[in-house]
Amino acid sequence: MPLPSRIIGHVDMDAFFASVERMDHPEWRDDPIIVCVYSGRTPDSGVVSSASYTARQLGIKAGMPIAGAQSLCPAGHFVPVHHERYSSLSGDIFSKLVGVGSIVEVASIDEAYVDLSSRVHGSWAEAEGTMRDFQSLIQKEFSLSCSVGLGPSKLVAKIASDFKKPGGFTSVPPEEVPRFLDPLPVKCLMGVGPKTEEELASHSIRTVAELRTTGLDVLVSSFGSAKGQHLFFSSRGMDDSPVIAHREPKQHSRIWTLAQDAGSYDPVSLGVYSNADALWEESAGNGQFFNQVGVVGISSRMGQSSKTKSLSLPCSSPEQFRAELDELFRLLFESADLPLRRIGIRVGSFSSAIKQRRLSDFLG
DNA sequence: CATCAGTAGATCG
DNA sequence: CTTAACTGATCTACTGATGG
Repeated sequence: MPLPSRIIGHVDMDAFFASVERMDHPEWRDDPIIVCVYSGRTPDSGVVSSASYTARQLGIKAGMPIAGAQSLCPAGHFVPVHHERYSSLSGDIFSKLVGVGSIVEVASIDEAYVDLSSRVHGSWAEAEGTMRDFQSLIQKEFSLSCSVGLGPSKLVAKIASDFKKPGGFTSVPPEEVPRFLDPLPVKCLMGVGPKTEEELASHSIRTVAELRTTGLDVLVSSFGSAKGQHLFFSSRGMDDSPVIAHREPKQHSRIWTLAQDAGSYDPVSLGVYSNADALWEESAGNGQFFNQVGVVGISSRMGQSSKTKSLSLPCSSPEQFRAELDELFRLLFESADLPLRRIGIRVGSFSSAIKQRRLSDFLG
């Protein structure tokens, strides 16, 4: 007997950062607001992190250079990100989701999934009512709008929440999944970005329907086994990944833009140390002892290179961490395309919970 | 072939 | 008139080596 179909909700805050800035600057009304990550290299170098809908109408999108956004919208309000502010609001908002369903997964600062199946006993009507109530609650209590999607899987729920924005509400019960997905562009699928979209287009695959009628063998031979299968099943709306309450990150990293391009390690080592200390706090400081250390560099011509080292024992002190980074950066500067414009550090391969407890007990 | 180490590539906001 | 502008964080696929 097949498992009963699940009912998953996906909540996506609309233009979250820009909406928060608008709330914090009521005099801006519906003026275009562009929230930016300033790299500090020049007064306006950096990229757009979030754009209000009036700014989006002018062609401004997340990820584009600030200079480009300024030329599209010279009169917009350009503000730096206030991450603490968004993060604390995000926590307040999504904690209200707990209680709506049995499990809540905060997927990012502005997105969360909720598994409603058991709470509504499989009733779509009840699930829809519950999520509409949640949507109004967020609007009322936070003056922020969100879009909501409902589907039998996380995959469909996420696409549904993106179907109509801002303030959208889209419910796709199991029997409507093919009709809903078929006309959509392949770009709507998770994991399909510009590169995959272009590769699919070269096979004349532009919609989910076209993807769905493509053989598994064709997809695997163009995209490899893992990605090919993922595309095959995604086009059918098939996704049995569970809503997970707490996902442990597999790695932590810091990457930053240098004030000046670097042709050697020495001029940037102090910056590495201060980022290393912050990353040490974020990982080992929270009991996540790491067995892998990596560094990365992005050259002034945007080429990327990296070095990684696996440790036989977890890194046990910030001093050792600095020393490992020194070693890796020396190697990187010998092999990379110089000079470097941006550099970064990364830790990963965290020890298991049991090892963590033993090691942290040992270290006091 | 299952796993690991190291690297580049891709995605998302 | 056309072009270029360009962060920060995370995850995953691919490749080659190694051991059962």
